[in-house]
Amino acid sequence: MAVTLKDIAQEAGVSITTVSRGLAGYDDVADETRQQIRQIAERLGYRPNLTARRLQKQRTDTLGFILPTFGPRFSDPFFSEFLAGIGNEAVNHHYDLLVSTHTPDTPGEIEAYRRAALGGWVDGLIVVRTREDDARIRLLHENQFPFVAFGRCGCDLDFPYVDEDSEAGMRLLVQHFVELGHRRIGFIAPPEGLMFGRLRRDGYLQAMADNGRTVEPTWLVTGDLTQRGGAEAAGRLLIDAPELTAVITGNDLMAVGAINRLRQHGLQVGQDIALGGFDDIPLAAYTAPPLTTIHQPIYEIGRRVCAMLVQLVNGQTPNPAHILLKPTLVIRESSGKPI
Amino acid sequence: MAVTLKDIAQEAGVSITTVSRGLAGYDDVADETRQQIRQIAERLGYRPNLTARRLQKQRTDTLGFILPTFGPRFSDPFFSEFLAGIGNEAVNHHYDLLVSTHTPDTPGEIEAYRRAALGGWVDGLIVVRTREDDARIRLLHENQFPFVAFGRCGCDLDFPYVDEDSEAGMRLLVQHFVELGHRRIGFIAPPEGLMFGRLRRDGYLQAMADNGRTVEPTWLVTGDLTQRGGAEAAGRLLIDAPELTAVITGNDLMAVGAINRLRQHGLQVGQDIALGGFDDIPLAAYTAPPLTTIHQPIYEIGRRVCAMLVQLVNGQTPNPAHILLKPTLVIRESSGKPI
DNA sequence: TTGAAAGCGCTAACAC
DNA sequence: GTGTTAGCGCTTTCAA
Repeated sequence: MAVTLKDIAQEAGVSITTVSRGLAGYDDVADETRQQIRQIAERLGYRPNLTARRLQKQRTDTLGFILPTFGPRFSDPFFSEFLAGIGNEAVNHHYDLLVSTHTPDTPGEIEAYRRAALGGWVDGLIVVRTREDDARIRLLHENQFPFVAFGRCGCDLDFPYVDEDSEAGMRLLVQHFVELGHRRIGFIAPPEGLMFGRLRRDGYLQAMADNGRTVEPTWLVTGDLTQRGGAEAAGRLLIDAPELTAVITGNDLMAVGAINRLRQHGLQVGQDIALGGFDDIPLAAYTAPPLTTIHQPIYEIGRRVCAMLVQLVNGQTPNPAHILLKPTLVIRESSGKPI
Repeated sequence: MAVTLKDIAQEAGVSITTVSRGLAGYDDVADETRQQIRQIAERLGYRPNLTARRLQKQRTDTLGFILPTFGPRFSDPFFSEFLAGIGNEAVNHHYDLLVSTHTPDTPGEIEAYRRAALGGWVDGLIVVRTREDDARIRLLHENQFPFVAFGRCGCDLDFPYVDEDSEAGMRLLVQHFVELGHRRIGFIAPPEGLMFGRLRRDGYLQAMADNGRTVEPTWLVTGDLTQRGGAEAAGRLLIDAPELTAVITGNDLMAVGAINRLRQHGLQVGQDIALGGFDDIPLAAYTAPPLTTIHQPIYEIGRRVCAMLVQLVNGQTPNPAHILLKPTLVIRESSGKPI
């Protein structure tokens, strides 16, 4: 059995209260007593029972993060870095991280949020992959439960978030291609429903319009954000829109798949066709050719989201409560030379 | 404030106990009473306070996973899939996952394990990236705290684990290259200290010896498991061991970096030089050229590790307690044609 | 400077 | 069937 305050108290011949205060470093305990208590605690290998402490303090010192997973083969390089960001920041503030995995938009998922918010499961939640109409955010907002989102949402609720400026990113990317002389630029869009997908898609359309480029319906296809999805979508573009000289993908993972598919088709990416991604996952620098993309400081975003949440659960108001990061363009070889 | 049993009891005009039992579905509660209790609970949006329940039950229904992170830019595609595996399995058994990030071999890390094991933090722990001499495993073993490791360790303690058979994997890889006609095969080894690194390295040496190939000292270099590290190591091999016709890397991430470096050097991987990786990360199929590698079912490993741990914390003995998975060779283009 | 007592929200043994 | 009581391990008044 684990060592408790009681054990120490017995050993030291004092009350539990005294032990508690002695270890907590209160100054109303005699130095001598404290010394002794400390020693015994050390010798017995005492660790406070966190559950008990939590029940008493009415707080868990734990932050929650419900990871969206899609079937078995989930592997967004993105999330491990994000997780490292929040994890490291949480450790700095002495918070633990409770992670749960759920498939998006399932009863299990929303129930997990409900439990978390109403069952004293955690002190605050981190919400990622925000959706255009996000039931999770509505739930948390209604219950006034502390949370910070990575991403905005389509509803008009006010909540703290960190997000990258997708539209600005897309503008940079389109502009880059336009400057290289491209006129017919396709887009492999993220699936419907995801907020960042909509913003990136709108950003692309807007940037095209701003540059006086009309977008043919066949130029815009949808992929499921995976390599496979990117490859498939690129395949469709090859058939339905062979006139394209450049393609932008909604995320880097799809770009990786697209590169592959295009090469299979005998096209040299960066030469015969230009390609741009979005995210700048660590891998992007190592594809062949290396990927031109929009850099998103994902580790940093994780850190900041977590830092904001810590403030929130401590009763402070994060300031600013809305962070929109300006993305930067990373030019590598996949976008090729001017034509 | 959150709704408690007390609130429901008051509302229903019964005792807390009755409410507790009614909600738990005990059959010694009158149907009518139960109905009423259920209704009120529903109406009030009651969620049990997990902390209280945990304190009472003396178990947390939570599994711990301490993620090794190395500085800010941590992103092993590996871990997100592993995490998905344990996460999904944990959810199935109604366990939560407490994740903490720590830099390996730091005081903070071992303290996290100590807290976890001695402070009733979690019911069981998952240990990954086992080390040749692993203080974490020794600690948990000494305290008889339930844990399952992904990987073996160099000490002779008996503990449950799931591992891939690195040696078998390396044998497959070396054999493959030997059959293609290669004689001079280099190796980019994982850093010292990691158990899987040692096993893969030994596996390579053993397989080379078995095939009657002597390994020159310059053929074996070390990389830090990242793309960058793989690129650097490949650079060293290009200078110090230009006679190599094939190179094996200790993991796929380094292979990705190596491909890049070799191409910069004007070598066509899969043609001028053969390359093989280890892990079969999702990306491996999408590098240029696609990577020949050893497949590790990482999601599945996560699932099984978690399933074993669940058994363990429930007082059962996982059988078998030691799982050594036979890896499979995935031949893609990077290993090239027979020479 | 120390201890007794209450209570965090819940479960479970026992009595009625 | 239902209530009383005790207790999980800890913190925190309040008295002594």
